[in-house]
Amino acid sequence: MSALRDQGREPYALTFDPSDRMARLQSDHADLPKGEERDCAVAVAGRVMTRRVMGKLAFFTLADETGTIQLFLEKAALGEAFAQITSLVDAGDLIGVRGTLRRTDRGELSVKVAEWTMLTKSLQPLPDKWHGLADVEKRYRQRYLDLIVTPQSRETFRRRALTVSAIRRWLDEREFLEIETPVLQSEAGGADARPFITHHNTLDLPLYLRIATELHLKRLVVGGFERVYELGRIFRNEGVSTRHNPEFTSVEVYQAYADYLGMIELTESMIASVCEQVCGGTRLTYQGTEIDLTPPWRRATMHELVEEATGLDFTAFADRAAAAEAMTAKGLPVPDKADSVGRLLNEAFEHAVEANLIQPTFVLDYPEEISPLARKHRSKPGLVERFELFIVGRETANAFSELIDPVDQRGRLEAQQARRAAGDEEAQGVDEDFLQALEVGMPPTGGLGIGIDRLVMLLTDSPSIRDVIAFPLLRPEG
RNA sequence: GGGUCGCUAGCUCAGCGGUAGAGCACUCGGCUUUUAACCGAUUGGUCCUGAGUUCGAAUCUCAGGCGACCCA
Repeated sequence: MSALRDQGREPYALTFDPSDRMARLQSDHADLPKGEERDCAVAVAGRVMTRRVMGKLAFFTLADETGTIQLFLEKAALGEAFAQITSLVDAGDLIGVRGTLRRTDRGELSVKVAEWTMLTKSLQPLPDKWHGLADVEKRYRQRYLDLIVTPQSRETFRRRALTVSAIRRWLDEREFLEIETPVLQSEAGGADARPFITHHNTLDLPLYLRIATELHLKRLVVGGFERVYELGRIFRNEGVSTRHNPEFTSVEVYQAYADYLGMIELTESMIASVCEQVCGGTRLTYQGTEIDLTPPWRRATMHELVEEATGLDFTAFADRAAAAEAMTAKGLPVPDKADSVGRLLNEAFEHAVEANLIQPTFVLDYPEEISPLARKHRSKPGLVERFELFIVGRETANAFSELIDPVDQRGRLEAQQARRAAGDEEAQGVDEDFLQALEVGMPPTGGLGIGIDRLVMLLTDSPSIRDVIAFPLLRPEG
């Protein structure tokens, strides 16, 4: 640093005006033959990744967001500046150079440098140039370093951005309006999950961070917005795993006059389109398994899938005891908290089916008691018009024909409240204002929620949700 | 919440009861076609923390911290 200043060079520049970015430069001059020069003036800026200095000649690799290009540095051409750049510039520094193009004898397109500027001096050494950052903890805690040295990581977050914008574009093109709803709520509803609690000082008011966008978006449908969505952050006060981060991103979509079957079409079409834009096709590989997202996807009811996997026909059980006995006989766990045939069906599904739904599968017709916001099935008593989409064994989307009957909805939420009073911390409470909105009259509506993080995991072949969240939640270091 | 594994130089790792090591990076010297450049030299440590066992602990034991994976 002081050596830099001694030589009249400022370690932190104000600006630099690059004429080109690396990827473009590489493709624009792909035709330049080995050993030849092209007399066009270029200026590039980036981070020095590697240095190869050999006396009177040196090669640096300079990286920008788009790619890399080699710098060709000759003492004969640079004079005094050659000694400066080779002694003052380390791997990790950001520099700008001007010069002309030359493809070296070994075929590497290079900028033959005429002058250079220090843009930012790095005070920390870069991680090992060959091994990169292998320690996953460091990759998460110091994501900036991970992004510098792990091209795969950069590609993941680029694809995440593409995914989010492709979803917005898809919905916007179909006249869905994105409307933002509160993150801070005095009643956290719309999902079965424990909320984060916070506090408003001047109002002296306890508040919860939202666990879903559902109830507010439905109020907007009551208000006359027939196609609405919100893509944003959700907070759930639960454990951390390869599939769960306490804050994550969802998109919820509501379409008036549609039902859950319509939402199947919408889901399939939107995800296939997004996949094409992000991955260039509807077939992809996830952790070594071929996944085909080409529509149409398999549709099967929860009952069918459970019967297929276990041989148990849950429509045949008269009461919980009968279902429990049959499950025990098959070696399936029967938890006490699953206090109805429907909840046991769900247990059997989670235990015996979920993990095996590798190719995209719409699971239809859920038990009413685990779906307090979904409309009763038009023809199957005890069930609701709901589907969840599973891909690679993971729940990726959840949709209903929305429950719009305020009397039915009140009964369902009161049942939830009773469970919460009995100790189920994930059960929902009664949102009186939401019920009042339903009394005003909500059109028949199809609703859909998609977990963006899990979708991005799929589209980026990432094994952990932390790989697709730039700064995942970690405990403070020790 | 339970189990398994990991934590040693800036990075990647070895060492597993007897003086704390290597490669890369850094610093210095040499080198005009390298691309993990090469050759030589120097430098660099709270071996995650604490307690215990021992003549002696990075190493063995216990407790704790942080993380990864699996299970619930």
